[in-house]
Amino acid sequence: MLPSKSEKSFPKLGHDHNSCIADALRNADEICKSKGLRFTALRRRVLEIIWAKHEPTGAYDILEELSTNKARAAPPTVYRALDFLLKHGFVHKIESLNAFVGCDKFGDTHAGQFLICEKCNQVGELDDPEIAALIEKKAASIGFKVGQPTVEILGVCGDCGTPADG
Amino acid sequence: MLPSKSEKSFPKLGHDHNSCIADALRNADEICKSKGLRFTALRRRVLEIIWAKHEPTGAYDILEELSTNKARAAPPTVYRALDFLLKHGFVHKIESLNAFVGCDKFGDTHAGQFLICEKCNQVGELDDPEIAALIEKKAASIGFKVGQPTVEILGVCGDCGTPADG
DNA sequence: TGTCTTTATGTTATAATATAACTGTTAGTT
DNA sequence: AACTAACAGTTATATTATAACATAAAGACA
Repeated sequence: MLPSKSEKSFPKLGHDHNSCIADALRNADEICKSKGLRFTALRRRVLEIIWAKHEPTGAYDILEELSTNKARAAPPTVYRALDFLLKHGFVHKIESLNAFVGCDKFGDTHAGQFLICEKCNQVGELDDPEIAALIEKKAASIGFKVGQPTVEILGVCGDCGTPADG
Repeated sequence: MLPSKSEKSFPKLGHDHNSCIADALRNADEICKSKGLRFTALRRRVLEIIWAKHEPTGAYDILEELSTNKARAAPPTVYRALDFLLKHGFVHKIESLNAFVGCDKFGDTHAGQFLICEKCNQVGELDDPEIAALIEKKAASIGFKVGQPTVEILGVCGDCGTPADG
């Protein structure tokens, strides 16, 4: 279970806290409709659970949340829904936390850059093209072709103050 | 267990394949001596195992390798050695693979940028200051203070050819 | 040297994360 | 309705990681 310190207002970089859940679900609905993807009740519910908290959510936390409605769900139920959501760019996996966050760059299977506050656990998504371009350039200079970049920056958000290691 | 395709020559970006194991061990020896750290036989052996392969090694692979000498070792044995090696900058953890690689920027607890070839599994370390600076600048622009950046770029190295998704 | 203290390692058990393989169910198609 | 393909349920297990306590080895110092 991830530590949850909840409710602090880490700037969501464009996300409007009050409407982003609704936005995310509506957009996912639309995108799936336009692409002929099946946005089933389960997938929708998992996306909703991920968006409900504004910090990365572990698969087993999602599972637990799911299980309050339905009878006890099993891991594959969640992982399969996550596979779908990841594949179509509705969520990202934060590798360094083994947890998942909603993505508001709807339906675009990009690789974001994530700022993870080690105090409030909230995550902001940068998606800065300059960073991506520089990484690509530097990699190319030694013959490496970038596929899927994982950029996860642990640190301290503006609301939480100075960087800390304790 | 990580897939192992071994023996391809992904450029190691400054590592000389023939001497880097010896170099790494010797340097770790020296640094530990100068800092008063205890570079025990176990820690030395784990570092050696990690350097033996030029690709990220999972904790349980290390464990298995260890167990060929000593009687069956248990996970904490390896994880504690890894904690030490990570803490003092002798190895890095590749979060996206849950695996560990040796670091040749000896004794400096920096956060590198890793290029991971999805074909041969070899990892090159960039440690490019421009990338680090740009990330820091962009993060700062929204009030975020960078602590520990994790930059892991999945892609295809020069030796392995064009980017692939299969 | 012996004993004290600290640090490291061994050991057992279990937690947390993730997937394989097979079964049943539902939605879309004919 | 019968067929098909995609989805979800279920059981079992693999993989990664840590907690908690026992033992041993190393360094400090009377």
